[in-house]
Amino acid sequence: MDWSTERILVTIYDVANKAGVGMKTVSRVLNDEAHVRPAMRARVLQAIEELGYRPNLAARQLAANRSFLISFIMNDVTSSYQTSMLVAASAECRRRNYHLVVEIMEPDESATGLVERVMANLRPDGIMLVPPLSNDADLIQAIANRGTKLVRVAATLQGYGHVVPVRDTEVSQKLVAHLLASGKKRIALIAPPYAKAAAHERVTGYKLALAAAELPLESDYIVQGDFTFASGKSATERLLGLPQPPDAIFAANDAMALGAMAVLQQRGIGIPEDMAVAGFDDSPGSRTVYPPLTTVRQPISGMARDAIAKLLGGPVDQEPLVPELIIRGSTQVGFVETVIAQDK
Amino acid sequence: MDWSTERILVTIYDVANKAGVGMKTVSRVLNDEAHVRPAMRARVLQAIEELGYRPNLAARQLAANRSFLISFIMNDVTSSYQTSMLVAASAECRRRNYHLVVEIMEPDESATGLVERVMANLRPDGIMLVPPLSNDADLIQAIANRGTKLVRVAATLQGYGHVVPVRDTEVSQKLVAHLLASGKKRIALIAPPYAKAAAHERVTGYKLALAAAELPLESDYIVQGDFTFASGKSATERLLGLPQPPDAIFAANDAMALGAMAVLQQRGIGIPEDMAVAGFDDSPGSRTVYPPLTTVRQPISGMARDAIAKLLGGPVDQEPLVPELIIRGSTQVGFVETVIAQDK
DNA sequence: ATGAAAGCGCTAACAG
DNA sequence: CTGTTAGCGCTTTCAT
Repeated sequence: MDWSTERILVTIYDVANKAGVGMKTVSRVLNDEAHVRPAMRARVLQAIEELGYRPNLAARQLAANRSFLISFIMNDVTSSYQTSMLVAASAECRRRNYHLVVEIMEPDESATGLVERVMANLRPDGIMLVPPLSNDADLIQAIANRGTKLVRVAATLQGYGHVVPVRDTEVSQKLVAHLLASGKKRIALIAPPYAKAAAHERVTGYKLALAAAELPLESDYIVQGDFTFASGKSATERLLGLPQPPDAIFAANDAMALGAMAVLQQRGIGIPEDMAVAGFDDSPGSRTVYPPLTTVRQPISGMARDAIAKLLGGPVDQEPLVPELIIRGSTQVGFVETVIAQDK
Repeated sequence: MDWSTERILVTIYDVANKAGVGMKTVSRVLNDEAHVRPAMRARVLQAIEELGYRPNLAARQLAANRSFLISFIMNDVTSSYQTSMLVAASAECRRRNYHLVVEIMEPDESATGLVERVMANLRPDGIMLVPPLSNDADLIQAIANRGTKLVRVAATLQGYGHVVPVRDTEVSQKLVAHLLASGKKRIALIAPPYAKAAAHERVTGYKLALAAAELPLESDYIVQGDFTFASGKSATERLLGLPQPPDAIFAANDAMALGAMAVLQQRGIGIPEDMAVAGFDDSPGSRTVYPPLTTVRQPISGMARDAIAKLLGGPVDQEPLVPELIIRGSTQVGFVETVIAQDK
């Protein structure tokens, strides 16, 4: 059995012949270059259509010295944040006749090793990074050294590359205000690790909400997690061990919030009556847990669109992209899902 | 700012010069071809090393008329089954100096449209399909029409392409036997949709276990779902409405099992005392829900390795790959996680 | 076992 | 505005 792909049947040369023009004219049409008369353009397009011509990517890459590829580097394929971003970015690339190729950073892989591997092989025209990698100094440096175009989503770290910002402060503040409004008085925070600078707006929002309600900041109520389910569990154990435990927990991501819920359910503590729980990310798990988890949904598609636009050129959203607060049963008795869009 | 990638600095020509051999010899070394004397080979390798030479993929593609690319087509990036397979396959490709590129099938996209899109652009040397796409007749036909090499994981549908089989019957039987052994007497099944042929071994296992225990097959206890959380919920509502409800539920995947758990928790039915629940897939949600869900873990890496081996050549696992039963708290009081490997 | 020459299909640079 | 001419970096004949 011969598995080799057949040689391409129709080339740019055939198209040029059929249309009765030079090769370069066809090439110009293909690449949307200026200086082609409409009539000529139409003739070429028709020839392309009739012949069923499809450009050969490898040949274009070689001649133009561009790959028409964007590398999307991720380190956790189970992260719904990363995978949703991947899908959205992939759709956006397709729209521009580009291709998104996924690179997975192995747990023990070095930043330079990864960049070397990616650049040596596919030679992408650009690289897209999402949290936590978008704030990884080593990785950013390795990419900067190569001079490859870069876009970093939800990055707070200053440095090389374009940045697609997040605005988590307001929505976090709104979330904590919702907790207070529903009668909770002692709100704990399972904070992100110090290293995850991207998520610190969530801490800021928490503090602002307490300040606005003229409530003191209890340092015992702020426990640091590391974004894992397990860390959410242990943080909650610790909060429950306090002389005066909180009556609500705001976790900086959903995984930790789910950990909190598991501990509460194990101990028979009622959610949300005895303890309300809220997360951040609108992960699939937040919808399937019982009671469903109150959380925050990022404007994923918009962010991905902006990211690709910054890499490839083109208009970027003017309105700042804002996250939505999703209120569900883990903070509201007799819940009906409510989506609260943040003010622009 | 100039973002264009610089021209490659060192070519095969430079290597040949440095090693004092012809270009073809270098090429032969790179492609692991026969008929190269060890001494010559070493000389070439050293030159490559010293020069830091990296072959240009686009040039190789163009000249050899192969892409060194495998397309991995998925339709649901939130499916842990699909993403785990993706990671494993990606690692396996890397080992062989191939690249795995992810294609996402849009919900409204036609099979022929997708295949056209994928083949016209990247021209992969092979395509890898996982469930449910690995049993999609239209898609398989469209690929067959192109003659592109194909491997289908967990496929039951006969047809074009290599198949990496699953063996879910035995482990399903073992799972139901575990339910019976723990004292449950009325085991319900939330079955996969008829269309998902791949999952019907799970139904077979269920039936075999009941038969082995000389228990009758109650048709009321078999409710069909569609693999979604919502269908797990409605199936469970129905089971609870029965005059004599079951005391255990085996759902054909984790999403439906989570739906079952949500309904039970909402009604205050104890898990596992009043109702045991088991799923299938070992999804992230199965580990974070409370109580943790008893489920089945597929030998994902082995399957991915075999899939790529079937596409690219090379040894395939001789021992059949078998799934493992993971016993957790949703079926066992006072649980300690237990992994039971199926007999080979 | 190794080398020389001829492209792969396309675009860049230059003419016209 | 359009055509001509050279390659891009590699692999493939086909000699030797």
